[in-house]
Amino acid sequence: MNYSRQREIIYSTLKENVVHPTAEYLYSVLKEKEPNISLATLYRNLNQMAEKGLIKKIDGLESASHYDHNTHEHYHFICKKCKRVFDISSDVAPQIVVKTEKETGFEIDSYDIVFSGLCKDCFEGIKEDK
Amino acid sequence: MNYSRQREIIYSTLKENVVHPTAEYLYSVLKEKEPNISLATLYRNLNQMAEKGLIKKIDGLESASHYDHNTHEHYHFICKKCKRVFDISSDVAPQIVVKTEKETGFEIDSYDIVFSGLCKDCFEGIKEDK
DNA sequence: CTCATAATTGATAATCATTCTCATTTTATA
DNA sequence: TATAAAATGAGAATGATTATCAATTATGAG
Repeated sequence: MNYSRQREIIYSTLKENVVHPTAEYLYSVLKEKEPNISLATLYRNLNQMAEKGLIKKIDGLESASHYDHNTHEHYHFICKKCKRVFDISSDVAPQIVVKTEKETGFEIDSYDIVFSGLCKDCFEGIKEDK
Repeated sequence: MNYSRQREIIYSTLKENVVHPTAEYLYSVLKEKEPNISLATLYRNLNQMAEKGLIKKIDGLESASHYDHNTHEHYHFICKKCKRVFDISSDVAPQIVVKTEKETGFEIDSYDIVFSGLCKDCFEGIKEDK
């Protein structure tokens, strides 16, 4: 993997943003720093970095994938109402992997947990913006 | 929800198939029993039935969604090599929900766990067909 | 430093899965 | 049985992502 300015900017933008952006949202932010960047370049680099384990691709949230610079063991919660994505940490989860591997004989190299429901704000009726 | 022959056939076809088909695959099977069925009808009904809880839509496996007639608590494993989807049952999983709800104050109404890796056959080098 | 090769880019076309539209048909019910 | 609501089939439209390809940029050997 050779150096590229675009990749650097994509990675740093993803890091600076606390959220879990979709490619589309990320693109709109990137355009400000790098007006000529192509959407294809963005997707290419997100896929590359996800493959190398530099970032994480989150599927199953919405029709579009979200991307996460946090590669530590954690999961996600999407609020059905405000559509915000929250990080969830769990120390129970790793047990599932060990147990499942033992029971099935499968080699699990990754897994993901996606929760959905209402976040605290929406649950309490305190509506916030998306 | 009114009765429709097409919905009945979609549901029974999904039940008869042990696998976790994509809409595309299901469509190819359906065509034999109901040659004039429209792809739109299939998607419409799959979504409807998933909403009613009659079936389950599985995302995060591949780019296309898979559908499952098994609505009992269980999870899925997709083999990176043969792409087959396996059921995984876990009694550890429910704990995660309780714990997460307590810690976050969120109202979790659904969650999904997707494992990926190599199934036993592929892991052992016994290559089988997709 | 300079060339050759490989990697990367931007622009845009193409693809894939899914949803939408709408005129027609079917179902439920008063 | 008439009527309203629900469902259908066909195909157009959409949204997200990937593929193509010529031009640009990075890298490494000499």
